[in-house]
Amino acid sequence: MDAPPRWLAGEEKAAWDNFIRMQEKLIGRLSRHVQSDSGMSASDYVVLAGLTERGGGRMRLLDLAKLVEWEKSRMSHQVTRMTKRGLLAREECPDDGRGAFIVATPAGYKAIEEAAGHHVEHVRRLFIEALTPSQLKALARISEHVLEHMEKQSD
Amino acid sequence: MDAPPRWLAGEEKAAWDNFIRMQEKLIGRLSRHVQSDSGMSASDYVVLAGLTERGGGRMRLLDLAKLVEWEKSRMSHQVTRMTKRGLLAREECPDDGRGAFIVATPAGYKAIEEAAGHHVEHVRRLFIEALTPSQLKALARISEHVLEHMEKQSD
DNA sequence: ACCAAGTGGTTGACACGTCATCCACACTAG
DNA sequence: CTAGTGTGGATGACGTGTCAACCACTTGGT
Repeated sequence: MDAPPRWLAGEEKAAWDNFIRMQEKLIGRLSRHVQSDSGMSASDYVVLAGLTERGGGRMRLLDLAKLVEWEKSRMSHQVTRMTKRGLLAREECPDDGRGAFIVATPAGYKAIEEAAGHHVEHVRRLFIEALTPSQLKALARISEHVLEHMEKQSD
Repeated sequence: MDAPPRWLAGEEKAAWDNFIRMQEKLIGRLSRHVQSDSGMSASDYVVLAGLTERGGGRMRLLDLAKLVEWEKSRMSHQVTRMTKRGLLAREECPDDGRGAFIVATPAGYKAIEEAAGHHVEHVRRLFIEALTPSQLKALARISEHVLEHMEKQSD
């Protein structure tokens, strides 16, 4: 017979439930804010931020996907949509006939530059300000632990 | 002239970045697990878990939506899809001509009962086990703080 | 030179979430 | 009773994410 599952209870359940509720509400609010004060989706924001801040505004599609930890097909779809909206453009890659460079258009630059300021303010207001410096530090370490723990496991 | 945005840096940036990365990876893995070992989506799981554990298997649509903190239209769509898959059924409400009761079918009960055990194991393996009891406690309190802080603000 | 395998990227089908709109019924004031 | 307002819920359009299949090009072995 199977061992019965050990349900979460007490402090474990409290930690899990609170974490899940918090994370959902926080992410939800932030993405609605990005949407309403810049007209971009949260995905648009992530892509443009990665491409311009860390990729110099021009990157190969798979590199960009790895940078923001997305699947390649998700990135490809997203780039297609953003291209239609004029935020990005595709360029051919001379070195590799299969490849494509993704570049931020002037409109794309303008969009994140305008959006980034608002976004950081919301992050401050909803998240940073809720916590003391030592709580922030604790959360940083806790998140790191969970990340490292997950990376040890294959699935 | 506008005040320049105060970018995140140091411990603030570390906390935010780590938190975001952790939360995305964790949620992503968990939902893929639910999908692959029960055939249900993460949304199916949430709905069935709420309905059966806290609603006795039979609830009004809006009550169910409030219970899991979803918008009514999201819930309505989800119920439609789950009804097609045989996990839920709609029943008319005698007291209120507009209303609808949502009930879990036998197949629905079977599905969460089977899925719940796996799910709690994954939560343990990926999350609980990564942290010490005192870290869990800290995270519970931190999440609570953020939640309370957000509830004070209107948007 | 050639073929197999790998890599970079696209595509289509489908499930999901959001927003705005709409509809039927309920409740209240007059 | 009836007009207006509120509430429970459904719906359609649209943007987004995932999976599996696919295609074109490159690379490495023989």
